[in-house]
Amino acid sequence: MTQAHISSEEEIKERTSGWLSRLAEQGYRITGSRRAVVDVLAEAGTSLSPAEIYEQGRALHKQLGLVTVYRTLEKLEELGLVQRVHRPDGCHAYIPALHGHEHLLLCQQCGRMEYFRGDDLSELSRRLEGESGYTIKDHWLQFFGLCAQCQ
Amino acid sequence: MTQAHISSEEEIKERTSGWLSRLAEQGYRITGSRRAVVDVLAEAGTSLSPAEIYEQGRALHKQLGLVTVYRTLEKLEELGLVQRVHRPDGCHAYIPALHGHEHLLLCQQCGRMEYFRGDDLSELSRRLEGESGYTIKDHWLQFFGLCAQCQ
DNA sequence: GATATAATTGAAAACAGTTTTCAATAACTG
DNA sequence: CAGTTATTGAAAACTGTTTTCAATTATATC
Ligand SMILES: [Mn+2]
Ligand SMILES: [Mn+2]
Ligand SMILES: [Zn+2]
Ligand SMILES: [Zn+2]
Repeated sequence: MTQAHISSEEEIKERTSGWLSRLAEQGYRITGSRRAVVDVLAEAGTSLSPAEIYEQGRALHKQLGLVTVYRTLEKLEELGLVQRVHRPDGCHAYIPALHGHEHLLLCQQCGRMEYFRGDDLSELSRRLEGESGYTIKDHWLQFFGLCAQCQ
Repeated sequence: MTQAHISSEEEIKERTSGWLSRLAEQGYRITGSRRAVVDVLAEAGTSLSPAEIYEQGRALHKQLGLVTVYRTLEKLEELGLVQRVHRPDGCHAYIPALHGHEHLLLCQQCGRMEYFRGDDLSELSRRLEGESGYTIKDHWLQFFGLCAQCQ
């Protein structure tokens, strides 16, 4: 059964502190700059490019440098806490990582983003394997449209 | 019904001359450089980055410049003859454009690429619309795996 | 709380992919 | 074939990303 989902305040708080403790656990120091990057991205309702994170992050920690944004994203990605997505416009952006088998639904207007689970492509996948001779390992699936506010 | 598909020699020839006449039709001149870019990409069995097209294109037309590769891709894309895809590694690449409702199946090992049609996501799409309040306009779907040769 | 140590920082420089500028060249028209 | 004008490649400029490095700061230890 499909299930679309937006993060609540509650979940965002937990996500933020979860990411920070995960960083600390790995021996990384918790600095104002890292906190800013984590805060911005953990509560993002849209995917954010490094430049966008930098811009928003400076509101929280004015001396934040773009270089540190990149470095922090790298670490968060290594720990599986965030992931890179491709935007239709071609630029790279980051989102809180999908858990297990989830996909994205994106608003073409405002960039708002929802996660969903419950897609079942196994039959299609099996048919394709038969016809093509490929062994299928993975798939990318993303839906685009207009969110309730934007229609 | 699903249908996977690799291009035959025949289709490649037609594609090449089709692209060239389409360019001519639009008033663009047919030059050695453009011919090289068209030849390389029209017969590609994998997606190709501008740098890769440049490299292969110089075998056909030695004075080809990378700038012209970009410029020719731009025109082919405007005419809907080629399209940009995102590679897992993050770099941009080009493929002969999908026609109508087609998607890609890509080999993770060698980059080989097949087109297929016949996916039906309408039910999933409808369920998502109901749950999320979005109006869904479009989807991206791509399968990854190992081709027959690479397993 | 003060101190020592090593990780982290931001600025500047370097780098990679892409686009713009420009004078020379070559494709099409008549 | 000659004239016109689009097209070319080289170099310069730009944008997104990574590396270098000396100064700063988080943490562990006292
Ligand atoms: Mn799926
Ligand atoms: Mn489809
Ligand atoms: Zn929206
Ligand atoms: Zn393969």
